[in-house]
Order: sequence, then C-alpha cells, then structure tokens
Amino acid sequence: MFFFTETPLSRRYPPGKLPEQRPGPAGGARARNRQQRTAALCDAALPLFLSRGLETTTVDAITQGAGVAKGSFYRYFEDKEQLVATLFAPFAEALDAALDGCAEAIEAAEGPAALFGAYEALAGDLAAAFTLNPEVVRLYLQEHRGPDEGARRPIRTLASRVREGAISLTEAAHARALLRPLPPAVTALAVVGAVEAILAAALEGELAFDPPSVIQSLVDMMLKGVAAD
Amino acid sequence: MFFFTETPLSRRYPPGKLPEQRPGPAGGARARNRQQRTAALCDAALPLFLSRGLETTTVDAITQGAGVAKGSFYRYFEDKEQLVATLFAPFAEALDAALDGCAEAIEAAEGPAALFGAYEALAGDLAAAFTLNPEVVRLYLQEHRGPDEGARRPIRTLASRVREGAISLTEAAHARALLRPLPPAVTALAVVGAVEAILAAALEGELAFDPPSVIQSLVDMMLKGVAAD
DNA sequence: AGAAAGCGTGACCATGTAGTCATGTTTTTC
DNA sequence: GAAAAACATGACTACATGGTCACGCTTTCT
Repeated sequence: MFFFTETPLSRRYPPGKLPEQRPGPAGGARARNRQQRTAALCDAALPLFLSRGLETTTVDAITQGAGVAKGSFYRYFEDKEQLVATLFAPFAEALDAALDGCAEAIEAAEGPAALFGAYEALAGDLAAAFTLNPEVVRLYLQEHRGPDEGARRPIRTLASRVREGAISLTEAAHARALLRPLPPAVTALAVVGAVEAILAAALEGELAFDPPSVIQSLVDMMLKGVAAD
Repeated sequence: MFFFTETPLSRRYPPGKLPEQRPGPAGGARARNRQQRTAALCDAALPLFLSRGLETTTVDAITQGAGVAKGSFYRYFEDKEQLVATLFAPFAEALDAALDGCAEAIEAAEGPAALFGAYEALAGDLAAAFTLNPEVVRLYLQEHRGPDEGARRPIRTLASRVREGAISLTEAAHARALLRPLPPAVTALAVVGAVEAILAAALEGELAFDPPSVIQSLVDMMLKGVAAD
C-alpha cells in the first residue's frame, strides 16, 4: 500500500540540478536526500519571497531558513531563477494538464451542454491546483507582472501560458457561438483579471465571505457578462 | 497669458525634501532648480523601474540616468521610497479627485440616469488620469501587489485607495438597486481586476484593437455582468 | 556687501551579497 | 574494499550598493 502514503506526484518538486556521473540509483540515498534538500530550500524560500519580494530575498536568507549551508544551495540549484522554476513546476504542470484537458474536451464536445461541462471541469481542476499550494499562487499574483528578468522569468512564462490558454479557450467558445460578440482576447483577459483580483483578495484574507459563495457570485457575474443569451 | 504655458498642476511633481531655513522665494532660482532636478530624477527613474523593477533599480543608476551626482539624489529625496511617492503624487491626486467627484455626484443624483452619468464621468476622469502619464500606470500595475515594504509602500497605499474607492462606489450603486444582488466587494474587485488586466495588456501593446473599441467591449461586458436588468 | 544657508560633486566608507573552494565525510560503482 | 564521485560546510573573495562628507560654488537674506 505504499502508493497511498506517497505525496501526489504533482506536489513533488523536480530536481533542479543533477550530478553528471553518479546521480545514484532511483530511490537511493542520494535521490532521497536530493528530494528532501530541494524541498527544504523551496519551502524556506516561498515565505521569504512573499514577505520580502522575489528579487530582494537573498540566497543567504534562504539557506538560513532551510538550515543548510550556503554551498548546498549551489549544489542543488544553478541560481535563484532555477529555484523559482522548481517551486512553480508542480503548479505549472497542473495548470497545463487542466488547460490541455479542457481543450480536448472542447474538441470532443457535441452540444452546448458538453461545452459548459468542459469549462466547469476546468474550473474544478484549477481550484484543485490552487488548493495544492495556495502560497505559490499568492507568489504568482504578486510577481507575475514584474519585469521578465532574472528570477522572475519562470513566473512570466507561466503568466504567458495562462493568458494564451485563456484566449484560446475563449476563442473556442466564441467559435461555437457560446459567447456574446466581443473580441475573444478582451473577454479572456477581463475574465482572467477578475478571477486573479478576487483570488488575490481572498488569499490576503480581505474578503469577508466564504469561498463557495464568492465563487458562486463570480461565476454568476461572468456568465451574465460574457455568455450569449 | 503665462498660465497657458504652465504645465498643468497635476503633472507637476511636488518637492520631496525641503531645506529647513532658506528654501528660497517661490518662483526663485532655488524653487525652479528644485522642480527641475526633482523632475529629472523622477523621469530618469521611471523607465528604470519598468525595465529592472522597483527594488532592483539602484540610486546610482537613477542619478546616472538623470546626469547628476549621487549626492544630489539625497539632497532632494530622503530615499527611493520618497522618490516613488513623488512620482505617483500627480496620479494619486487625480485619482482622489475623480473618486471624490464621483462620490459627490452620486450623493446628489436623483434618478438612475444621473447615477450612470456619475459613473461615466468617473470613467472619463480615470481615462484622463491614465493618459496623463501612462508609464506611471504601467509601474502601478507592475508593482501594486508586491510586499508593502520599502520603496513599494506608496504604491500599495495607492492600491488600497483604489480598492476602497471602488468598493464604496459599488456599495452606493448597490444601495440604489442599480446592481444585481451580488456582494459589492466581489463585484468591485472583479471589475477593478478586469480593467487592470485589460489596461496592462493594452499598455504592453498586446491588444490588437484600438482603445475605443476595447473600452466599448469592456464596458458592454461589465454592464451586462454587473448591472441590474 | 557679507555672512549664512543651500547646492553640486564624486571620492569614500561600511555593509551586504553572489558565488567559489578547500576540507572532511558519505555514497556509489566496480 | 577501494577508487571516484557526490555531498555538506562555512570561510573567503570580489564586487556592488546605500549613504556620507569635505570642498568649492551659488543663492538668499539682512
């Protein structure tokens, strides 16, 4: 029954940097240790990124937080950018899966009911991805419009995928006459922006409503604003 | 006719730091010089903030960009935070005026037509404020969700005012039964988020439509989604 | 006019940071 | 079991940055 006790794959951080000649056997001491150290560094970095900002957080602060020596950081990561990429990898993977799944479901859908079902499934998948590690989502919301430089690059890449995915799904809905005759890009970006703003406020504890009722209101509002009659 | 050649007051940066004993006569050499230097530093800082980020931009880079010695920065500003506050002052002033004006117009409004007029006027005022200095708006969009620390503090303060203003205006509309029965805070934040997302995309040149048609689509979408039938 | 305050400059200092490396230990591989 | 590779550590280097300051010039004020 070991597979029940394993962390779900999508929560696991991938390795950042691998040794050339002797990475060690899978499941061996080195692999286990690598996983543990990688996770310790990422988990120590995340709250620091949130409280001080991505660029102003130092490698020293991260290693101190993780309780390891500075040299260890550079054994497991090339630099801060690679750590950030690692930190976002599980979320990025879940997001891609959700977007791809929705695109396929739309492709296969026959009637409007199946189409709405595809979007509903997407919303559910996204909610699950957010719940996986909400702090990572907070970091995304905090940094995703900053300059595409250095450690922020992986976040900007993710932001591009979000925008492009939203636009392409909106175009699919538009092509099936599910939406009012507005430019799909405008519709998509407005919806993404609205969701992100609500999400940011909710994650900061600035919304005095329980999540289900907020989601209900948001979906209601967006359908009215965006969907064809 | 000198008042026609003056820069509009709202475009002028206020002084950052003032000398204690001899600030000099208004309109005198010192006042003129102070204005010029303050503006040069702010104008040099803005593009650097946009390309490198607020926190990673150094005082050295700013003074080099402005073509002045480092010591001059510290004569006119306490630190980077005060420069940022100065940079946003004209925009913050215009925003406050627009919000206050709208609140007053709502207070005085008798019928729904006057209310919609108030919101239209707000939209116009905001558009004017954005046009005043779009790069400042870009910087706001880039940084407004970062940690409320150091140089970013003035931007976070502005962001709070935006949120609070939007919520309070939405509550006013809600109280007059202009909106569908959704929580005003959710409605307000969603609208602000949608506008900000579209604005960000437009300012980055990522929207292949002319501004008027985008605004038309956005208003259309939001009214349908938010307004009572 | 002359004293006092403000201004402009860039060298300078103290501090903090990214990244390296020599050393000793553990794991892998054969 | 022994050689080679990987690992953990923290001192160390090289450099960048925030902020200061002494000096010479300009403006203000009386």
